[in-house]
Amino acid sequence: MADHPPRPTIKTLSEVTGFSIATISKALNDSPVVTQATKAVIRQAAGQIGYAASLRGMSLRTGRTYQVAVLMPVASASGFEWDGVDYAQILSGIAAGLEGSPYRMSVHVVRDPEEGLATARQVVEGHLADGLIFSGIQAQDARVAYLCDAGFPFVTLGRCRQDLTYAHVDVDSEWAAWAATSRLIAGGHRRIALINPDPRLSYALDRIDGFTRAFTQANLPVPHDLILGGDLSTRFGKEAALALARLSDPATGFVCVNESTALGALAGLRDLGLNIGREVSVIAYDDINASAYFAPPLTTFYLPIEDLGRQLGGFLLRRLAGEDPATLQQLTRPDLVARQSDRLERVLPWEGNT
Amino acid sequence: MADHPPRPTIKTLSEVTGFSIATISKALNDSPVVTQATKAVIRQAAGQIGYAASLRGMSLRTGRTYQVAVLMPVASASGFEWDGVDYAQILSGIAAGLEGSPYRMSVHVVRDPEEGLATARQVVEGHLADGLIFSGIQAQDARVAYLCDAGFPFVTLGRCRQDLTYAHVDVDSEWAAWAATSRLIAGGHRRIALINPDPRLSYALDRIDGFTRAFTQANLPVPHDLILGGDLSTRFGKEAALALARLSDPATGFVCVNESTALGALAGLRDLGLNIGREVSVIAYDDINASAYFAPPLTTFYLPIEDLGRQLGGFLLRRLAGEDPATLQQLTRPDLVARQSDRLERVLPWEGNT
DNA sequence: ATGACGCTTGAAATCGTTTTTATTCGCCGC
DNA sequence: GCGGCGAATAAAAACGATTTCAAGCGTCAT
Repeated sequence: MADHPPRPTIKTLSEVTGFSIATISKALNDSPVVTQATKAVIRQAAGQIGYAASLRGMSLRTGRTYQVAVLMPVASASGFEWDGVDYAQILSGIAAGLEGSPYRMSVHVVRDPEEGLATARQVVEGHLADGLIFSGIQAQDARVAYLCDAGFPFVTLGRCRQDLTYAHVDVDSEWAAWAATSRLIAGGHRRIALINPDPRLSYALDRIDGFTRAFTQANLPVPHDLILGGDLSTRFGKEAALALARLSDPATGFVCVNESTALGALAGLRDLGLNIGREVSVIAYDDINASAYFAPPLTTFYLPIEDLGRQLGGFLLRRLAGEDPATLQQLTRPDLVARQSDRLERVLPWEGNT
Repeated sequence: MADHPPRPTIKTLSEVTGFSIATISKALNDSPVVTQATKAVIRQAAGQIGYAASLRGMSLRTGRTYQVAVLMPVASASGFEWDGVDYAQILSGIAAGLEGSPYRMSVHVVRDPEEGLATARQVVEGHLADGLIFSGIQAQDARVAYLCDAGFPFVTLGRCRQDLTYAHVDVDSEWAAWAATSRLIAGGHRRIALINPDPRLSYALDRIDGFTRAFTQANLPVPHDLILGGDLSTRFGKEAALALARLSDPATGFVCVNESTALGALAGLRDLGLNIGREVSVIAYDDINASAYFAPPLTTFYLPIEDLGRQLGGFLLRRLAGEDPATLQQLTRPDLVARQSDRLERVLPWEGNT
C-alpha cells in the first residue's frame, strides 16, 4: 500500500500563489472580476501543483452533483433471452457525448417504467444527479410528465405522445416501418406481419402507423390481424413467426422490430421448412450487424445506436447549460442495408435520399 | 414547474427534536454514546419529516463518495460488430448486488486496458468512487497491480496470473475448454480448433491450458496450429472458421469463445457448404441463449453472467466493509447445454457434477 | 482637498455532514 | 461538603469549494 501525498486543495493553491481562496476560485471559474494577469498566474500554479477542484466541495456548495443519471432498462421476465438491445453501446455513446465536460455517468437499473418513475423521483428529490437520460418511452409516459412538471433537465431516447416540450432523440420508426412494408408490398407480398414491441411503447404505435400508411398508399387493405406485440426476445420472435405462418391465410412477409426477434422469426420459419428469401421475407432493425451472419443474412435498417447515445449526452449537456428543450429535438432515419432475407432486387424511389 | 419544499437537513431535525445536530448525527449512526430513548425519539422524528442524510454533506466530511465505479469495456476497432458480451446484464447484476446499500453505480467507458488504467488512476486519485469493478483481466494486469499497490478496494471479473491477493469472481475457463475439447475428442474429432480471445487476456491462456490438457489426457498430439486469437466479433469468428476449415488438414471441431464468434463460425462453415453437427462440430459459451436459435442450435456452456455481476457487487460491498480479499474469491463452472451443433449423444463422465 | 467611483482582491459566511472536544449534571466516596 | 467521575448532550471545528459583501486603492470630478 503506497501512501499518496494529500491532494492539493484550493487552500494549498492559495498558499502557493499568495492570493486568497476567493480569488483563486473566481480565477479558475473565469470570473470577469479578476484580472487576466492574476488568472494566468493562478492557472499556471494550478497546473504546476496538479490542482483539480474537489467535486465533493463544489457539490456541497453549489448543489450540483456533476453527475448524469441514466435509467437502464433490463428485461425482467424474459429470463435472459437476448433482447437485441445493446445498451452498452448506448452508454458508450452517452459517455462519448459527455466527454470533455465534468459530468460523470451513473447508471440505475430499472425493470419497468413504474420502477423508472420511482427512480426518477429519487434522483430528483435526492438531488442524486443534475440530469437524467432514459429510453423505452411510452405513448403516455409518466416519467416524462413528472420530469417536465418538476422542471428537471432530461433527455429521452424516443418521444411520447403527450403534448409536452422536452429534449429528445428518436428514430423515425414510422418511416422505417413504412419503408419496410412498402418494400415487401413492392416485392409482391400482401400478407405482411408486423412483429412489434409492447404496444404501450410509443414507437410501437409509430410502427403501426407506418405499416398502415404503406398499405393505404398502395390501396390495399391493412392486415390488422398480422400485428403482434410482445417483448423483444428471440423467443417471442420465434413464437410470433410460427403463429403467423401457420394461419390459414398465412403471413409471407415479416417486418421485425429488431435483430433478436428477427433471429427468432428466422428460426421459426426454418422449422416450418420455409425457404426464407424466396417463399417468405424478413426485414428488421439492426444495430450490431449480427444480422449479416444469420441464415440467410438479414435485410435490415441500420440504426447508429452509438451515435444516438452521443446525441443524448450532447443534448443533456446543452440542456444543463440552460438551452431551450424545444431546440433539442432530433429525428434520425435509419439506412436500409439490403441483404438476402427478402427477394427484392430493384431500387425503390425512397432509397438513396436519407 | 412545481416548487419542492426544501429538503429537511440535520438542522431541521435538530430544531424539531430539540437535540443538537451532533446528537442527531450520532443517534442516526447508532453510536453507543447516545441513549436508546433519544435514539428512538430522533429516529421517529426523522421518519416523520422524511429526513434522509445528504450524500453531499456526508461525502465532503467523510471523504467517502458512496459510489462504486465500473469500468465498462467497449469494443474499439471492431466497428460495431456484435461482440457477444451483454455488459448490460453484468451491470444489472452488479446493481442487484449493491441493492440495499447506500452505494450507487457509476460507469466509466474504456476502450482498452491502458485507458482502463488511466481511468482507475483518476478514480483513485480523484476519490471519484470508493471501490472499483472491472473485467477483461490480462495475464499481466497493470490495473490489478496498481490497485493492489494503492490499497484501493476492487473486485475483478477474471483473474490475472500475477501473485497478488485481491477479490475476484471468475469462470473456470480451463475446465470449460477442457470439457468442450474432451467432448469433441470423444465424438471422434482429432483436428479441433480453439477460437480464442486476445491472447493477452488471462482466460485466453486458461482456455489454452484446458484445450491442451484434453489432448494430453487422451494421449493425442496438441494441434497448436489450430489455436487462433482475435477480438470477440462475429466477423473474427467467421474469418477464423473459414481459414481453419480450408487448411489442407482442416479443422472439424470448433471450440468457440462465445456466442458471437460461434455465430460467425457457423456462417463461415455454412458458406463452405459443410453440414454442421455432422461433418463439423461447434461448441461455445452462451449467456443470452441466442445460440438456441442459431442454425443449427448451438451446444454451449451456459454462463450465468447476471449472477456473476451480483457476486461482483456483493464482494465489493464486503471488501468495502473491510473484509479480507483472500476470502472474496470465487470460481464458477458453467453448465453444458447440449444442442445440435455437435454430434455427441452419450453422457460424459464429468457431466452432472457441477 | 475630498468624496465618489471603478477595479481588484480579501474576509467571512455558507452548503450538510462527522468528529473531536467541551459542558452540564447527578451521584458517589471520603 | 467538595472533588471527581461517568453519562449524556452540546458546541465547535473541520471537510473544500462558491458567493456575498467589505475593503483597499488609485483616479477623477467637484
